[in-house]
Amino acid sequence: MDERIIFHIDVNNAFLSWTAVKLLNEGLSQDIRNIPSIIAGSEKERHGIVLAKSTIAKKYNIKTAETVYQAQKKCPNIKIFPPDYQWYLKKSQELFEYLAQYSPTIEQFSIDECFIDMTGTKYLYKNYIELAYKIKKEIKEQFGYTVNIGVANNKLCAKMASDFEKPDKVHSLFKSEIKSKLWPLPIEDLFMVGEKTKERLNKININTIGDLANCNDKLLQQYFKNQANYLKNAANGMDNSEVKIRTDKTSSISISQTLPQDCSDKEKLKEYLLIYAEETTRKLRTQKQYAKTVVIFYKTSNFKIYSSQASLENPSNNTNEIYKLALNILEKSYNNLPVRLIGLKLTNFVSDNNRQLSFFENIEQDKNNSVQQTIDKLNEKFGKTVILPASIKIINSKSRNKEN
DNA sequence: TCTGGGGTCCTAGGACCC
DNA sequence: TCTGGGGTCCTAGGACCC
Repeated sequence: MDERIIFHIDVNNAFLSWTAVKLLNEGLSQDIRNIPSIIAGSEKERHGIVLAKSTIAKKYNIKTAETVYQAQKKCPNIKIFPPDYQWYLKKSQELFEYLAQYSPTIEQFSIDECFIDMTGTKYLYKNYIELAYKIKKEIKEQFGYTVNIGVANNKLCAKMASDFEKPDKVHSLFKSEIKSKLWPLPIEDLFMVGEKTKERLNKININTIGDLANCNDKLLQQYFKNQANYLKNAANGMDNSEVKIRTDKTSSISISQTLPQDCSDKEKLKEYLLIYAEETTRKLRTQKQYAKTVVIFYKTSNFKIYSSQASLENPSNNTNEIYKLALNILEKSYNNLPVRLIGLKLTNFVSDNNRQLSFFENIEQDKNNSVQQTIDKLNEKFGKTVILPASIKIINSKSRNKEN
């Protein structure tokens, strides 16, 4: 069988690049990619972390996800720009639509990354590396920002390759290159080896990807159980997973928010839950799915997260049903301590056709659904939360005024 | 006024059933 | 009547990704 050819495409400093493009479009003469700059939320709203950084900011050792406060300490004259998620979504869609011309098998991996299976296209494109350079150049010319492209025989290696040296680069990681390109890297560079796994691997003297690839299987098995297989294979550049064409169906939907101040007012928390219930179920309805389980999660002021969940007998995507259950969970689980964040998550989905309804529920649902559809359309047309109970609208208009 | 938000997948323990 | 054990589902928590 022919070797597969997989591309991994990754937008360099995506949020920052996209904001730079937007500002240039709007007539700003300076390109914020050429100065020490970051994209970050508002400190006042307690959203002050670094979401993206320019290549120059990186030289000051500024890291994604650290606080704006820390970033400013490292670089006092850093320029800070707010995120614009609607714009990012637009740029993201535009990119993936463009890429679709090269292969029908594209897996969107995040807002700014995708895998493309190029295997079937070898009669169209003889040299895959040249093709990668062509795509990279076209993106730069058409859209005004740079990407990294990894070319390999599987997704894992393509992903590792696109991460090698940034920005604006094409890298390959074929089987014959694993020893020389992958093995020398520190173990934490391996996909899915985060902080905790790194520490545990370091403890048994595994410090590079090569160490892992060549370590004793039994030892690894003993310390990492089911994770051991993944680790060993990954370190050897082995991965059989398919490029899966994305559908809009997710397996969970959640909304959470760090509150402007810690909150221990249960009535306030209920109001947040109603907004969350409306927004999560609306998403669920667009996916034509029904949720069985509702989870409420809290973050306390010391950053500890706890959660509580309950399930419906009949899966639902109805705002009221979900909200009612959320209130039950709140009553049972909330311990009156001030919370920094509250969130709502829906999970355990079933799709339209295998949902079981009782006869009476069927009739009720039909009525409910047509009302709900009308509301959804209005909300979509005019913004997030036009139609909500009066008490909620007050909160929303307040927070909108703050933004304006 | 230092620490966002949205996902996926896994694990361990308990309940329950046979 | 001397207390096994497998399967499955649920819950809470956690690791990791972007």
